[in-house]
Amino acid sequence: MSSDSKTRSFVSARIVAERAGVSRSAVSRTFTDGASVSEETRRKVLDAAGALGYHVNHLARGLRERSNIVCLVVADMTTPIRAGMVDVLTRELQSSGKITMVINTKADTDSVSTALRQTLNYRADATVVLSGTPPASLIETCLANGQQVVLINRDDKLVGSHNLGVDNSVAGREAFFLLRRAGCRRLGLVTSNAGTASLVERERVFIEAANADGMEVAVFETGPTSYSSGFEAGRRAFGRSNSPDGVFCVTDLLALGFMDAAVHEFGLSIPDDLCVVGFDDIEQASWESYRLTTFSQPLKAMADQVLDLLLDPQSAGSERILFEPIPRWRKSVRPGPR
Amino acid sequence: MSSDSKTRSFVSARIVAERAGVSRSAVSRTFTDGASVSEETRRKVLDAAGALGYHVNHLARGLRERSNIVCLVVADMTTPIRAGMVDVLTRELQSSGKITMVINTKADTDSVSTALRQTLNYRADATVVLSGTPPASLIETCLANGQQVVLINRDDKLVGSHNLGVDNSVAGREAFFLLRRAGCRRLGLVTSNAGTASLVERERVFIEAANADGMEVAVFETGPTSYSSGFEAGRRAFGRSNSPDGVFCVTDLLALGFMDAAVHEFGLSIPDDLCVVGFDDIEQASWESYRLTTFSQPLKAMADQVLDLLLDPQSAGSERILFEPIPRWRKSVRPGPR
DNA sequence: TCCAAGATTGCACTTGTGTGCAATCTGGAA
DNA sequence: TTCCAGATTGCACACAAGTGCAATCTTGGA
Repeated sequence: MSSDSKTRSFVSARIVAERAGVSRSAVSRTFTDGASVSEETRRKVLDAAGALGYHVNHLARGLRERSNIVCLVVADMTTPIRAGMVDVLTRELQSSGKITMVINTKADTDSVSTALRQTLNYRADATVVLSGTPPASLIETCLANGQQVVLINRDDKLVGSHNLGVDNSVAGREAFFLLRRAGCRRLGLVTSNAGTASLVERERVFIEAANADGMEVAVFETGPTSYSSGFEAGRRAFGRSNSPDGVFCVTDLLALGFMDAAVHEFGLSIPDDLCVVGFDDIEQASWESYRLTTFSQPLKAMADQVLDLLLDPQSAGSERILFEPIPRWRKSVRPGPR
Repeated sequence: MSSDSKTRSFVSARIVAERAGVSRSAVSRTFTDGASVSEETRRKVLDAAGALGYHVNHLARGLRERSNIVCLVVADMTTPIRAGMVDVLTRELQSSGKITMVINTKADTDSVSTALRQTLNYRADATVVLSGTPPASLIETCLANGQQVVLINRDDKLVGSHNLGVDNSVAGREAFFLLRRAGCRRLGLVTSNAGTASLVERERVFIEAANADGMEVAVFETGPTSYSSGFEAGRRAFGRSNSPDGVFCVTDLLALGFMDAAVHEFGLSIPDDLCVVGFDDIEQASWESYRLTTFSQPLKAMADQVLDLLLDPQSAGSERILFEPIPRWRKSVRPGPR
């Protein structure tokens, strides 16, 4: 409040000590739980600290002990599902006294590697990877440095790292059953060119389930995992003969694009002419224009699990922790044959 | 790669120096641009560093010079416009060698204050506030500590801080002109209970413009800034006589909810029965089910401006920097009277 | 009044880095 | 061979914190 200082630099414990007329240790102890300080010096220190606007330097504190920094490596943050993940994680981490550094990167290996090195530079206690797949050697380096590594929905079996993910096979199978029950005869699969392990698994299981039942699946892949790729897929699907009457889109964004093409370009009505199943349960899937039947990723539970792992440092990782996707019945799939 | 160390702790320059058989200074200089090291020691150091997986500790580096940390204080990160801002900012900051700490907070003053203190604890060079309004005294503390403060779209005139924002009055006025040109006779305004200065200004200017032209405006406020508030507003607007035929929604999310209520609950057709103008130009506004006429916030330009401010430390702030919102003509407003 | 136990305090070291300064090394010219 | 300039190196300090240890101060009881 008092304008006695135009310091233009962070005030340190030394400055506070000088002003309070005590030793620097006293200042340190005042801000350390359980340290021995008399009530009087404590008050003097707090007064001086308040007047000067002192805040303990967590960076310096992190030199001796853990830094309490957790890095989040993520690409494509505007995607609703990613934004949701970042949101949950940052909030949960914060409530456990950790702070989040976000590294917004591309999904390719080089960018992720650079990101992971940054993570080490900032002495993060842990790194959570939401996008891309880091090279095994770099993960090893992180582990050797005592850093924990958590991979979310990147199902490569990488030694040492914790691997969380949603059970894609359940969703793929369930999607097929839903469409079969709705009496769909010509199945389609809409996917992206991302080639992520989770997406590939959803594709595979869906197609296998259909084949096992004697049905073919037409695959539409038109670009990245986005609304417009879905839209383009819809154009192609209905711009030819033998168009599908039941599709599984490996992502909600793709599904919404696909639905819009079907409805607005070709005048189809959902679920009468076409049934659609998505995956992710982004907020937009519940909007009145879509009411998409989809699967929800239990983000909160996954974030909680991440925290459990981080707070238990000797947990060695390497096993894969699977979460059940939660089906969200809405209106884009008929309950039975038309 | 070699498994000689189960250190479980970050490797420091001292360890590298020992292994390379040089002084710790040599290691430091190897990783400092322009420092004097012979080619031979440089190689020895790099070899040792590589083998041990050494990474310079940016935290310790930040003890002496600037930390290169920028804090982003944000609430409601899942909102598309916020996710977009965070995305642009993190990317731009990164490309200038800064790292972003995200503090995910509520928008109330207490939470923002706590967030700002964290910012000081981590010795961030700068804080960018996207949500909520911090108390003036705390901003002063930040400035006294030599930290820069940038407020985005929180138009309170707070001394010392940099204030960026989009020109809300232009948008409010323009929205009215669009609706008048479309021949709308019963105007509506859909807003939230957030009470943010930007939202309030958009409301005010829109209503003033209408009044100046002799038109009344029915105001609908049903909750927070969200899709469902917009939907609820739509329910109320059309569940009574004298319902509006042209509305300005202060946010795209509100607009999309409002449109969905009008279309799916009341069978209205847009833009024939109802014209809608939004604000933000989130991705969903361009989706085929909406094609919403709205105003785009020049996020990239704003992020660039933030960077300019941060890279020029003696810029004193306090003036307000306004950005023109960019109109996005789409299909939710008729080009002329019906 | 004196003594001892317990509470406070400050010194000095630690963490990992960058850098000024002085000492040493190198290489080329006389 | 000698000398000097320039390149390289290492010491020691600074940065901002936490903490073990010993010294000091309180306090209470005999």
